[in-house]
Amino acid sequence: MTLEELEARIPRGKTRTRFAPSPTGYMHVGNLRTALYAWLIARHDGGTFVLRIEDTDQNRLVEGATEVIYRTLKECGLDHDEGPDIGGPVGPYVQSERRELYKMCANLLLEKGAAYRCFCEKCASGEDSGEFERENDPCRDLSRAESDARAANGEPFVIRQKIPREGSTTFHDASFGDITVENKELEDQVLLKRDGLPTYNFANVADDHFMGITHVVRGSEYLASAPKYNLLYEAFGWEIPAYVHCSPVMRDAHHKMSKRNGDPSYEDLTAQGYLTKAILNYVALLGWSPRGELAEKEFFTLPELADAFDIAGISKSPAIFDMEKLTYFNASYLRSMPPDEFAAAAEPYIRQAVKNPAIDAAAVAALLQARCEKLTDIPAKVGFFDALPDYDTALFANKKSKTNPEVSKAMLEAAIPALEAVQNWTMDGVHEALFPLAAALGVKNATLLWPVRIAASGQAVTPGGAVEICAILGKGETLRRLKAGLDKLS
RNA sequence: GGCCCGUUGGUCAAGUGGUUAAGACACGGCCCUUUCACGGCUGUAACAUGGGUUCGAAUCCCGUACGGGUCACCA
Repeated sequence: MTLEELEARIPRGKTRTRFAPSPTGYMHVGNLRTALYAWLIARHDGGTFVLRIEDTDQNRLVEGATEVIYRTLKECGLDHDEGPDIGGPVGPYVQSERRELYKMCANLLLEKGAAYRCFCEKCASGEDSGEFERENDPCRDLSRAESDARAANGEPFVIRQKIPREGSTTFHDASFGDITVENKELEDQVLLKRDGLPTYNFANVADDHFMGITHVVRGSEYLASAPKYNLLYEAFGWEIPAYVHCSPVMRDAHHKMSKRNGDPSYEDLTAQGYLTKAILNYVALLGWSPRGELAEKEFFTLPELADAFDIAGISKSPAIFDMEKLTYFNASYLRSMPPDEFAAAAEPYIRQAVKNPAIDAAAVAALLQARCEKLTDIPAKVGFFDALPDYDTALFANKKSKTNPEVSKAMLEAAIPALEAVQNWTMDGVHEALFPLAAALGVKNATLLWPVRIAASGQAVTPGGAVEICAILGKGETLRRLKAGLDKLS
């Protein structure tokens, strides 16, 4: 297909954004946020969201990496309208399948005199041992005839962008504004590598153009190379898309979140018990905030975000990822779930610690909903339902409840027969047995309930109070535990 | 080091020349209460810095400091 034909396929008139990850097998938080913002811009405008895989580095291919990308986007609800898996009008959507395009584009630039072949030896990494020098690359001014001849001769080469030595270039970014640099600061960057594959910078320009991308959302690490893009677009005579650069998500004041530092990826976070909705909500607000009326709103569903999102609200400075605040969002989402939905989500975690089928997981879940920040907090909180832990009688002493081992002994002696008399062993039934008893004994509720809860749970801190715990434990087990407590105190 | 960008409480942030400088997390206190939570109320805490411009600067300009990014045939 010729460039003209490819040009004709470009959809026009609608907002089109893309997420263009390289398949490294690791979706870090910054990446997820970039994908989210790109998706939001498209959805806000009723536009199209494209997924493109950037796999031009043959040395960094990771098996199964694209699966991580698909799975993450899917779980997050960031659905794409075009992509490698579903096709679309401007495919293919994998860069390694688009070599011909890049080659044609590079040749076009060669013809226009905006690029040149460079036959210099490859630089060793680190030390600049190659022949190429920015200021006077001998290849830059090679005659077309000589360049063609050497290429025809089979001499290996890369294609470099021929950047003007004079003047300056102004680049516009939707959140950073105008950025002007002197052309002499810009290097004749490689466009096409020796292996015939494009560099990131070149592939991006070509793909974004031929895929009709209107808003390019990417990390600010690419900001410095952006002016070169303008020169490329100008040389091609293409329209320049809107650029939206996002500052990095930091792990602390000095370091970006990264796999190397062991910072959590999206998958790590979900494995740690964080809800996808909470992650998205938090990440959306990390580097963007709603304006005007919505400035104080902090809980957003995806559709609400799409509705509210505007590029002007994107922050220019880096943001530190705060696990505590994520945890806050997670806890809030957990609490706002319908009880049955929470129970369903919590049950596997409850069953990790509670094997006894007589314990009603839904009832336990009800106690847990307001008491856990992450689902993974659950197992450690509910083990006592399964087996009474060893505990010290010192737990029976509690100043505020006015109890000590002696008082507790008396309370248990009174509570046991009262509970034995309960016919209808429910929360209400237990409550009706205990509260009037406290009144009859002339003690405050806590004085009676504290020892009951300690004996029933063996722990100073429990999810739920004495009534709830006894109700869930069942009559037989409750009485067994209270009697054991009484024995301890005798 | 050159170039580019940024800088409001510990953290995320609102703010676009005139505000008692929002709000949220975290932290402290109080209330509620059968432990712990939830919930409610409340408190501590910020415009990096020096010069301008202006009747008036967190907001505009310049310098300084600090931080980030970039300077690959990686993305």
